Amino acid sequence: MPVKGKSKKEVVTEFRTAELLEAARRVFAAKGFHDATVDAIAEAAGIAKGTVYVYYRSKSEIYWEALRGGIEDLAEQTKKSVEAAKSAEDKIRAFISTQMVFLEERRDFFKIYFSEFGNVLTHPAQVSRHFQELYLSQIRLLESVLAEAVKKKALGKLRVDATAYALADLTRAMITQRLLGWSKGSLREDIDFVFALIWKGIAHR
Amino acid sequence: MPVKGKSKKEVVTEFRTAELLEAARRVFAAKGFHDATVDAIAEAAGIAKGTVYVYYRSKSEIYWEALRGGIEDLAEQTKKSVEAAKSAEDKIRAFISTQMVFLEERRDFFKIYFSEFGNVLTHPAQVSRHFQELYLSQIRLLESVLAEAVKKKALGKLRVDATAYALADLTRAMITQRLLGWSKGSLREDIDFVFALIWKGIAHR
Amino acid sequence: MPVKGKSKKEVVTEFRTAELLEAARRVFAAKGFHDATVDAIAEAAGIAKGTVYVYYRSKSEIYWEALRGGIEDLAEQTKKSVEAAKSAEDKIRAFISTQMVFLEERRDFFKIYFSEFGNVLTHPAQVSRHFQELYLSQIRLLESVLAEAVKKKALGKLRVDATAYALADLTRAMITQRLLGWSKGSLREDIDFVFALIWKGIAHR
Amino acid sequence: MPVKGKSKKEVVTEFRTAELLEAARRVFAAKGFHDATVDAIAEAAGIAKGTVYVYYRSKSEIYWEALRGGIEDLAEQTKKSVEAAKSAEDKIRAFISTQMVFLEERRDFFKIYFSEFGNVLTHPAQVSRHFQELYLSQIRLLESVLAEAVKKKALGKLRVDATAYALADLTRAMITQRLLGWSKGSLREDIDFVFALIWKGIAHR
DNA sequence: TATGAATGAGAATTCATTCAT
DNA sequence: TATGAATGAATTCTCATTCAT
Repeated sequence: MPVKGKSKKEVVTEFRTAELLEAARRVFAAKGFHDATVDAIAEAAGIAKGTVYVYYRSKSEIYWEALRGGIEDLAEQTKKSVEAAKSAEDKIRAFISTQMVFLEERRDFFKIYFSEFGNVLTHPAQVSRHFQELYLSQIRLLESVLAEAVKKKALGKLRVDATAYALADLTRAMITQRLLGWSKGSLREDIDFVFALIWKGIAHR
Repeated sequence: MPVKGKSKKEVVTEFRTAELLEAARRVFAAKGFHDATVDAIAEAAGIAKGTVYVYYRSKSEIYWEALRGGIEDLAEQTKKSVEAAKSAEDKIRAFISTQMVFLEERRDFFKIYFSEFGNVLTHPAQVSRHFQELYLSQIRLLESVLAEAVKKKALGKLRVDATAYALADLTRAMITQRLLGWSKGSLREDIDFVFALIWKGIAHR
Repeated sequence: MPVKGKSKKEVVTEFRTAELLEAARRVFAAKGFHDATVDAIAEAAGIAKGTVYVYYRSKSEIYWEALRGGIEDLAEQTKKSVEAAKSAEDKIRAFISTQMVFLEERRDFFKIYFSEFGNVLTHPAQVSRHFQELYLSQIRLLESVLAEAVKKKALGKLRVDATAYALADLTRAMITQRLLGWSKGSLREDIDFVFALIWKGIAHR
Repeated sequence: MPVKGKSKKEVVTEFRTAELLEAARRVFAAKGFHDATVDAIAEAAGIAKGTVYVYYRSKSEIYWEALRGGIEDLAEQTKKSVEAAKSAEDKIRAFISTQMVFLEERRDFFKIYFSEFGNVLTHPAQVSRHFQELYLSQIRLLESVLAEAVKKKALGKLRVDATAYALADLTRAMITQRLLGWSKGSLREDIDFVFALIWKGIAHR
């Protein structure tokens, strides 16, 4: 009888859902939301279709959970490494490199994450609501870094919000190019490229 | 009796397809490819469902035509204004502003265009094949501008390919932010912002 | 103004319908009733789809006319040559050989004719009503030949009706085998084969 | 716990498919392939439309299975009784009577079977491929009987192939006449009629 | 008469979700 | 909890027929 922590049932549930979510990511990444069938996800997870509904209410819910889990991990790691860095320069570099390294390793998640951006304009409701919030929290992290730097005169006056978006977008775009095999640089070079472009782009003078 | 140009029939057909495509853009922009039904497109175009199939063989074909027409217009206008500009600086500014103005005016098209980027990683085949080619032709246009500038020492040495992607991505990202109402700047300010970021980012020193 | 015979209009109509029917036979023979589209028939006849409906009320009507015309020709020729023959033996041989020669030359018609037999059991209504009557008139012709021969003691007592069916069926079956390339005999040999089988099968002793 | 044989699931599946196939035969027999809807088949089987697709991939597959099952049963019974008979005469009689009795009892199957012959000329591909093979195996059975009889001088020289076709065709034609109510004879008389016609038709002298 | 664009009824098929075991 | 058979709503596409020109 567990004193604290999870009961056996909870542990099993957690294990099942983690496995299911990972399988779902594989399928969603390969097929996209619509072309991924619940059947395929169940098979990928090694369980029966009906079992999927024991853990999740709908296909959308699985999708969102698969997405959310990844985004939260990403946000957490990014936040941690950005906070660990001292200077604005280091914080920005930390943001870029943490995201690129993280997503390079979790390609299935990134494919879903990236494809969801495409839906932001067409499906502004549903899933995207939460998705936007999580995305915007990343933006706010960057904004605070930038605002702080401006305040400390480490950076000149600049549009904090637009710069934050630009930084996040460029980072994401670079990962995409890498996944598509369109980048000719190494991971290090690509990180440096994004950093240099932004840093020079916003530096004094 | 038309001496040159189109027969009456062709004019009607052209009119119908243009109207149909415009209606399709509205529906695809609002719903995305999968959630847009042929029924809804027909209704938006004010014709019967069966009539849609008189002009197009399948829903996919409509989608692709709606996309292609817009991309080609965009590419043409962009090319024209980039070529009309003299200096590298002006050419880059022309690229950014032409795209932003064009897409600001054709929001429905942009929504489809943008959402298609989301499929590049998950559906690398089908529609995306052509889509990628048209996209890459934009990139090549930028690359040649940049390469020329580097050759003429207007710009220092830089990763021409990565810079071209960055420029295209930042422009697109800025339009998205504007469409979402996330940008606080005017159109002019946003164009300037993107230009300045890139230009300073890649300038000598 | 034509005094007797057809007006110009009627001549044109007759020409058009004959051509249309021949085209229809080609298409129906190649595709079967359901898979033959009115579009394909019109195209084969070199006219527009709408024009088809100037001459016929429906696809079924075309089908039936294409069938009827052929059956009537067949019946007429068969009747003529059977009546021209003197003895029962010659009449039967005339029946077999006239049908085989006729159908060997009008394969498209035969394919439709033959396929319609397949519908006799499943679609006992519609087209088949008339079809059956025309078919049965062939049978009656044979029955009268056989009955006459029995009466004249040229043949012994036999089931006139069943024999007539058997004769018609065997003839038809032989043509089918020839069309499928399954027969190893010449046309002459095949005619002789059918005749011999039946004749010996029903002869005295 | 079933030691050997089928699991409960398999039994249910087998029962469902048998029921479904029987319902399909009823509908196909009444309407023909094209006019039979999956909806109608489902309703006849007392299940929902979607359930049909749990067991079969397509309407065509159901059709072919409904056909194949019957043909195989027919072929098996025919083969068994032909082989059980000693003399050529008895074997031929066994062929005729087995088929007539079998098909008299399974009218729905026979209607489909018979109508498929009509497609042999117009749709030589698809289903017909297999269909032809199964049909030809019947023919080969007869050919071997006839060839054997010729070898043993029980029959004079004759075209074995053409005779086999004739025998199969006459048998089938007689069943059709009976189903249409066109035959005036009893089942026994009709069997005798077909046998006598053929036997005398091919006998020595 | 001739045309062919427009129509819409109809059919096959898919798949998320439910539910009895 | 786990299963997978059953369901039926939803969707795409076809094509005979109509009708304005």
